[in-house]
Amino acid sequence: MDPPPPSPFPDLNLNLDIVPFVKLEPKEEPLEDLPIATASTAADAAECLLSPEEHTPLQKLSPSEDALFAEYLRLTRLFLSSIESGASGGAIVPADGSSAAPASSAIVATKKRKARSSEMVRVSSLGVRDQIHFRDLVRHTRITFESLRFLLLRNDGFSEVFGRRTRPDLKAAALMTDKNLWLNRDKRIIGPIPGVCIGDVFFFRMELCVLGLHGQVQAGIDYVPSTRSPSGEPVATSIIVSGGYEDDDDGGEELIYTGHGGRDRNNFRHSVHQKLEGGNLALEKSRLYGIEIRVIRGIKSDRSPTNKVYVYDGLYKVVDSWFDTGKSGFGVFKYRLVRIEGQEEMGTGILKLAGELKVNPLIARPRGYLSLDISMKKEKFPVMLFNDMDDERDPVYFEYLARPLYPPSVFEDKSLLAGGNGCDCVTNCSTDCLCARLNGGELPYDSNGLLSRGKPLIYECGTGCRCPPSCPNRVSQKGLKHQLEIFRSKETGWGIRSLDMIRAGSFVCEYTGIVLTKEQTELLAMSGAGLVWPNRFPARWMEWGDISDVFPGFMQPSYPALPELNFSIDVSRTRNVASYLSHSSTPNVFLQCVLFDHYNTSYPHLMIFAMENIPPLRELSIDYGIGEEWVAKLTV
DNA sequence: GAGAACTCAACACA
DNA sequence: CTGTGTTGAGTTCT
Repeated sequence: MDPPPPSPFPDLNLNLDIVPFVKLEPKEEPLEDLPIATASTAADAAECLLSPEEHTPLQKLSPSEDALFAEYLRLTRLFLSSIESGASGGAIVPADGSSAAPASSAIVATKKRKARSSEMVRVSSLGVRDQIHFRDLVRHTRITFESLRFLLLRNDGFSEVFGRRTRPDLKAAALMTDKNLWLNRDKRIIGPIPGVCIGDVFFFRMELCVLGLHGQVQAGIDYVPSTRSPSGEPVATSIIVSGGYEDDDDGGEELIYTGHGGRDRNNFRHSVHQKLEGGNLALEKSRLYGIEIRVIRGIKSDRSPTNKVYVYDGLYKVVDSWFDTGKSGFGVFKYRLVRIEGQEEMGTGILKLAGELKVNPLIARPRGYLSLDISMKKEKFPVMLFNDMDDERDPVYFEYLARPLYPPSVFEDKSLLAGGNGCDCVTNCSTDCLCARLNGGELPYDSNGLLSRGKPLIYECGTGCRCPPSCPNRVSQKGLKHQLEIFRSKETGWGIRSLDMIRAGSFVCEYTGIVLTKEQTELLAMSGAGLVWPNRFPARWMEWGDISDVFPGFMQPSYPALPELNFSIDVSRTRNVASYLSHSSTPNVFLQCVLFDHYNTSYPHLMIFAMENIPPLRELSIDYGIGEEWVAKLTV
């Protein structure tokens, strides 16, 4: 047997090199210390919340946008002799229709497959650089799987090839097998899978197979069979606890697991005695040698396409096993598993806490909430402010801005709007409407409002369109879909996280602030104000929907074209939740440019979308494009 | 190579 | 029209 690993649990989790982007200081000295929340009961906690008056920003913005920009223009005039206010870049050209969908002839599956290897390994003590590498690899693989699934689910061309009643998840996995894109097939990993964090969430059994987290399509116990184990004895590697067996008993840190077998097909009840073979024997051997087992729990979730979510809960050890008579009267094998100490908090525990926080935050966490909505009802969901570390509270000192403030000139050039109006669809838009054509002949979102794939620019139906607000091509313009929370953390200063699970491809929030023209930017950059430059964000949208690993001919969309962005956003005076996003080079959200209210391509809305399934209470992070030397400096 | 395996999504129905 | 139950096609692994 392998010796126990020196350090099976990496210290870092979540986003691996997460660092703060900019430390945004309030304009003036903070108000004298308000009581920091130290309550132990919900009633006390309510006392610690800041009153509406205390939310009042130190620097109130003038109520009128015009007045605000008059101020900026006045400043600008002092320095510049002439002002070119945001002239447009490029008119809208009609769709060329040449979308990069792969030819159906390319998807002839070959039947040659590489079997799983029998080499057993443990991966321990990865360096930070390796962790980043594997996290990236896992994310890339998941995006490929999910993007393929998307295509197979909705694209008619694919349906014709595969028949109507296909299983997109299985097909996606099969296509990836052919290209040898499954992870960890060349070895059988005992213990943690590099790049998979405790608390990660998955929606498909097949996804677990593709990542090597659990290799069985249906069976709950995955193991290295005796014929392939060096010692000649089977060894269990992972189990899925989904409450499928009537004799299961799951208490979280400790659980009673029922062996597999003994049931009729598609029948809940046991009908024959279980045998000590296969996974059952493997669990027994794992107990004997004290080998750790990955535990994945399947629980209900209405944010999942299958109403079910698989959560990786970390490593457990089998401490006890016995043969018992089950509730049906037939013999079953029972295993008591106990969670190994020193690991990150259980993913299912976090899911439960997040659910309680949504219902009553002050009871679930009596200490630390400063505000239950810093947006003061400007957002569809309250944006809570949480700090249980120190007495910082700057987010309440800024006027909350749910929408970006554009210079009036952005709206001036009406000719930019193709045809003068939007689409004429009376009901929901389809692929032949004007707005779909603007997007290259396809609607950018699916029926659940998930972004199909990243593009340089996306045209949502807007003010000039006749379609109803329920049109599937109106997504990011409708505002938040998840309950977000700004929180204080040791690593990143302020950060944001969600109380809801965020599905990959979901809209998260917009990046707002005062939008400055190129000239205004040059002027204000000198003053060191908190400016955000959209053109510095790396084009991470390219990763979302990328299936070039499977279809080498797949081209990144280059349409609709986006000109170079010369504007900046001033977040030093007013801002929204997005300005608290942390930086990471293994981010979980990305920037996607969107147009809907004006069609000035030089000033798109900066929309944030999720690029992986983000569990509740995990910090959101984006790639701001700051160089490695910056990262090094900030992490010191 | 057969058969087991704690699925998934379309369809039907309330 | 939304939720829930039923059914059969569809994989990998041993």
